[in-house]
This record gives sequence, C-alpha cells and structure tokens, in this order.
Amino acid sequence: MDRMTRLADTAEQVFDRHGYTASGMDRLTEAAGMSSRTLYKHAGSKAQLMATVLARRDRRFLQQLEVQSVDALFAALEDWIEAEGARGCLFLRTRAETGGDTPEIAEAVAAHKAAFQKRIAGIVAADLGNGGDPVLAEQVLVLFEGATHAAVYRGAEVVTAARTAAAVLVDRARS
Amino acid sequence: MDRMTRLADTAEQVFDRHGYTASGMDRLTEAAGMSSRTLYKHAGSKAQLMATVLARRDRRFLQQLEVQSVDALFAALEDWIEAEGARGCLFLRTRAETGGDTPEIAEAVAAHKAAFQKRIAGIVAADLGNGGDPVLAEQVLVLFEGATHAAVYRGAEVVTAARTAAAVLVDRARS
DNA sequence: CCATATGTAAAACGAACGTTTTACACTGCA
DNA sequence: TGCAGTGTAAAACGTTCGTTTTACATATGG
Repeated sequence: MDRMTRLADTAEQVFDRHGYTASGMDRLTEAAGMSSRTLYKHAGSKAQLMATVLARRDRRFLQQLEVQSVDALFAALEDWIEAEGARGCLFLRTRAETGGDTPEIAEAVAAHKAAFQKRIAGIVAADLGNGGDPVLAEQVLVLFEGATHAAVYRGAEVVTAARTAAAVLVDRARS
Repeated sequence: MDRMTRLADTAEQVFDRHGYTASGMDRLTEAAGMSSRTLYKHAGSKAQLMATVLARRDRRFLQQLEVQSVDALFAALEDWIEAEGARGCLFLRTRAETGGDTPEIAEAVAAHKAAFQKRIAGIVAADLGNGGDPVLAEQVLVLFEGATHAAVYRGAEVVTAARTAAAVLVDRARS
C-alpha cells in the first residue's frame, strides 16, 4: 500500500468525521503516520488533499451505485450507510464549509454531483426500459439525497421509507 | 432593535454563508457593528452565539411551517428558499462541522430536528384527517430534507419535484 | 454634577493554524 | 565507498484563532 493511498484513506476518515476546517494538519499527519514534509510532498496542500479525497470518494461511491434499478439504488445506499455510517454528504458539507472559495474543492464537488445526477437518470431510464423520465429521475434524486441526510438524525430506517416511496413513483411512471 | 437581535441576525447570515468554523470573531464583530467586548458580554462565546442563532432560526423556520397540508408544506419550503437561498440545512452543517463535540450546538440541533419531525407528523395527520401515518410522515420528511439539499446544486425546481412526489404518496395513503 | 452603566477602539493573550525548513537516518544503486 | 533519493522528527515561519484586558468616551438618572 503506497503512501498516497494510505494518506488519502486516513484523510478521508478524518475529514468525514471531524470536518474539513476543524481537521488540522497535525491530526492528519498523525493519523496517516507520516511526517508533514512527506505529506506535503505527496498532497501539495490541505485543499489539494481534500480535492484528492473527494475525487477518490466519487469513484468509490459511483462504483457502489452501478445498478440497473431504482430499488437496487436504494439497496446500495443501505449498504453504503451500514458500512460507512450516516454523516450526510461529504461533498456538500465540504463545499458549504469552504463557501465555494476553494476552487479545487468546488470543482471536485460540482463534478461529483453532475456525475451523480447523470447516474440516477441512467438508472431510472434502465429501470423504466425507455429513454428516461426527467421528472421521476429528479424525484429519485431528491429521495436519495433526503435519505442520506435524514439518516443522520433519524437512522438508517429512513432509507427503507425512501425506497418504498421510490417504488410507488416508479410504478406510477411505468403505467 | 436591541443589540442582541442585531448580533444574532447578522451572525446567522455570516454563519450560514461562510460556515461556523470559517467565520472568525473579527468578521462577526464587524458585521454586527460592535466591539468584541460588547459581543462577548451579550453572546458569551462563539459556541453560545451559534446555539442562540440556531434557537432563533428554529423558531423562525417552524413558524414558516405552520400549515395544515403536505402541499402547503412544500409551498412553504419554496417560499423559504426563494427568500433565504439554498445552502442546505444550517443545523446539520453546523453539527457536522463541530462533530458533535460542542454540547450547546449538538443540543440545539437535536432539539430542532425533533421539533421538525414532530411538525411533519402533525401536518401529515392533519392532511389525512386521521391519527396520522408514521411511514408517510417519514417519507415526507425525506422528501423535504432531500429538496433542501438537492436545491443547493439542482436549483429550487427540485422542490416542485418533491411536492408532486409527496402529493402522489399522500393520495395513495388517503385511499 | 458626580456616579454608574454601557459602549468603543485597540492592544495583547496563549494556542493553533497551514506551511516550510533544518538536521539527520536509512535505503538502493554506481 | 559514495551519492542520490526518500523518509522522519522537530523546530520555526508568520498568521489567525477565540478571548480578555486596558484605556477611554458617552449617556442617563439621583
């Protein structure tokens, strides 16, 4: 396991649990088990490190969402939350923390959300077996985002509620 | 307009736009137009100031949600976003930023979300005209939370998508 | 007209911030 | 044997953090 992987993995955990601004470089170097000199050589800066973390998380997250039905989409979210916990969306949180003033972070967030929305639209189209349904896709996206954030304080059961709600909407759109 | 009101109002804007940690006391004193000494006399500390801000926002937000139907609930969210913009939920953002390590903030967030969930359950019960429907209430909450957060990057139109989705679910529950 | 309260302006506090530098140890290849 | 390359440990950089303090101005009420 090379140093950049180890650094990005531990940084993702620290940033996710304590927030971007509140996570000092001391905590990151200690968690990654390397000196600050090595960290800066590999990561460039704190903001670049966060951008790297977000890019890797984007890949990992979208990989988990490689499904062909809306029901499987919410099943995947259940799996994700069970494995990672429910702390809301790291992308939106980070973007809000930095107020969009950090270009590399703002770009990583925008890229992720665009890809995410596209993925949802594709899943809805595959599920319906036609060219897609933009309104339904938007509703599924809202349910997904809502489940992600409501799970923070209502628990993982809200994903089930979102899942059955989505099933109703898909069923309606199919006929 | 007394000083505490002026302070809380401007602090809410600053915190909401730039985040809790990233908002230094200098920016707060300057925005509120008062010396740091006066600020600390009235607010106690930065964390207490944020807790005060959250408590006031909780009152204002729930006031806007004093409606009797699910449709009016999402209409109220549309109004809120038009007036305040879409930056996600300040409560969840602040809680995530502090990692729950600041008791007064964690308590304010927990109190708000409990009241919010109770309000939704009440609106669903009023709309259905019966004792309520816990599953439907959870689904409406997820749609509301989802619209709040999706609006950040998809625009206020997602609220309309959530609104029509909620109408479908309510209609189904009524029969 | 003095006393008290309440405010401002600004300096100062120690701590923590992100980042860079210094000094030194270990590897692998000529 | 020697020389890069890559790592660590730790001090130091200047800045900013949240908070307190000092010194001084202003208004109100007995």
